[in-house]
Amino acid sequence: MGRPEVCHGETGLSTDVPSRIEQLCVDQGLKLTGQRRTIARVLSEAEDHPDVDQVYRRATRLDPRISIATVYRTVRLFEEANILEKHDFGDGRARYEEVQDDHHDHLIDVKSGKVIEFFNKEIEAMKERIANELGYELIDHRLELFGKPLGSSDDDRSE
Amino acid sequence: MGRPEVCHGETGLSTDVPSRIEQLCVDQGLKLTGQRRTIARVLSEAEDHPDVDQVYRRATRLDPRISIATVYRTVRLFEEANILEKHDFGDGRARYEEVQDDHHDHLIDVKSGKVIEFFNKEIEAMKERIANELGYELIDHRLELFGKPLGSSDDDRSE
DNA sequence: TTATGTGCAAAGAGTTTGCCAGCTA
DNA sequence: TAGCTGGCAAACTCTTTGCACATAA
Repeated sequence: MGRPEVCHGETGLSTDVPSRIEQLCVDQGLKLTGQRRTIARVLSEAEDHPDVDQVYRRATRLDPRISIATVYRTVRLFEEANILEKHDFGDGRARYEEVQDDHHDHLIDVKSGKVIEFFNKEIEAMKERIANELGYELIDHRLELFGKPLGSSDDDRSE
Repeated sequence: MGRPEVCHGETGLSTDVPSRIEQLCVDQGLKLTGQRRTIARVLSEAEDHPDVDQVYRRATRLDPRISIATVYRTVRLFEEANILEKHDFGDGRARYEEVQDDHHDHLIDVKSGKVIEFFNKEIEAMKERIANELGYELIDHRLELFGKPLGSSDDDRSE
């Protein structure tokens, strides 16, 4: 597994094993440039739903020669290759997440901006059923809940 | 849509009876300028979910002296006054709809762009329950289904 | 080597805002 | 009349793109 590779320094990201997204790129025959590799890793290791600017900042930390335009282009490429999922949580910018096998919806904590993923079998079935009843084949769907923590009284911006 | 009513010139919009939104403005003590009146009527009589540009075009048809900036300002004012609801159907611009007593969700026909409103009691209850189970008080939510008409066998190249 | 990718800066789309004239209450 | 409102254009944010150079395969 351990192919020799150039490490870019004190990053905290692994550099010796291809990230899952890198592997997907290879599988799909995408040219793997240094920039794409870096962006792929940032995204593969992200536990949140970063926007382009966050991806850009994390990526330039690993390789300062990456431009924001490349991040936009790469993120779109990955989205079209079905590697990334694009979200819009209502704050005016796109947020990205690695496509997972399991579908899930999101609850956005309006106090902190934190995004919580959840899955509910019944609600999924209901989406399908409603679409069908209206005469449609469901091809995509999104459910977003916006909530504030139970028992929180004041405002408090944490991120 | 087409109830018999006095019309102002070649517009098709009634001008003698205050629109529902106009009434709401009065109720909330908003200053009713000519522009706001016109925009209110356009929105009150809209059966779709127009974006700012559509509102602007419809409004200038009634009064050419309205500027796009005023439409943006008015639409935001109405939104803050809880008269309008802002939607984002994923096409990159905000769309507006008069706030109704009944909440509803949307199904977007990806072939035609048509937006269908629906309401499902169970799914509403479930949203609330899920938020609570995650420790949140639900303060907003949106559910959007994207579908193509059943039986439309054409290629799914609609957007 | 050659098709593709990248950086940079400029361009675009949608939306907001500063300033002063104009209009509503 | 007093103060909020609206027109205009400039500014802003997010995103895309043209062009010349760099690079993966």
